[in-house]
Amino acid sequence: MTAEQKKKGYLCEISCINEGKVCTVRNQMNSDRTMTQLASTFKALGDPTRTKIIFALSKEELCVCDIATLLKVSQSAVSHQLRILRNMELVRCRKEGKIAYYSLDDDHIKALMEEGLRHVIEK
Amino acid sequence: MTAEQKKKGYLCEISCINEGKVCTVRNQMNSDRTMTQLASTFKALGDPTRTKIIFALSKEELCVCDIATLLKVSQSAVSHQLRILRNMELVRCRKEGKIAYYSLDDDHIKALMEEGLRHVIEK
DNA sequence: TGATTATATGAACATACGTTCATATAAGAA
DNA sequence: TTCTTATATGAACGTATGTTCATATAATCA
Repeated sequence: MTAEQKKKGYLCEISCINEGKVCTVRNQMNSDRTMTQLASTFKALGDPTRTKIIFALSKEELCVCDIATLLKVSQSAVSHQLRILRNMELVRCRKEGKIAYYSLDDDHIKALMEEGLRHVIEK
Repeated sequence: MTAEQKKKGYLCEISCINEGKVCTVRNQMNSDRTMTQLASTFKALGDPTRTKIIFALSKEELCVCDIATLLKVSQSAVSHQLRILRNMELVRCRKEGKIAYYSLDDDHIKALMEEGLRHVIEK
């Protein structure tokens, strides 16, 4: 491999300074699939509208228009974001006539919010 | 306000079904600034490369090229992502000669990772 | 000194994202 | 049935994001 290729950052040329530590971590690392799902979960929480929706639902079960009122966001925007949260299984939906009531899907979500808030408030 | 304006979703026309609950949540809601910072924190964790970096650093202090080797990602990509994590105060940097060692900035980050992993693994 | 090594960063690119707008669906009221 | 209300969703739009490439900086080595 030439110096030119090296300069271009070919992956196999990256040197590793602390091989032991890298090995240790590699053995503890979860599957790529798990880590990607974890990233997706954080990403789903990583938009201000969705963060507020999750926070709100950690306090009360609410319908779409309640959330829209609370957050001062359009019904459509809320609905789109709820779909993302539903697909990620962060929230669940209960229909009562034409009204859709949303709540958190499991307790880890609330715990995540609380841990995250503690971090932010401490800074 | 006309039916036409209503149809267009003007914010002030959004009806609220459970006013009491909305009030309750509003009183508990953190400031917009805090919620936005919380969203930014989750967002920073919400990319597969960064998630893996944070996980790795929760196990060992590592330098840039160690991380690049571990994740099979270019040095440049790692460096860019580390800057984002540094700016968010999720990781800190310690220089030893020309080598930059990174570690988690505080314990909440590790707790977030663990809580998130528990959620993902349970699903 | 000049070469090498570890890291940082700006520009460019393709892709992904969040909102709005228009409209669809479906339940309830008149 | 027709009108209204609550929600869902596709398309379009501008913006943001993550990587690569090229290069800069700064420490160490020969």
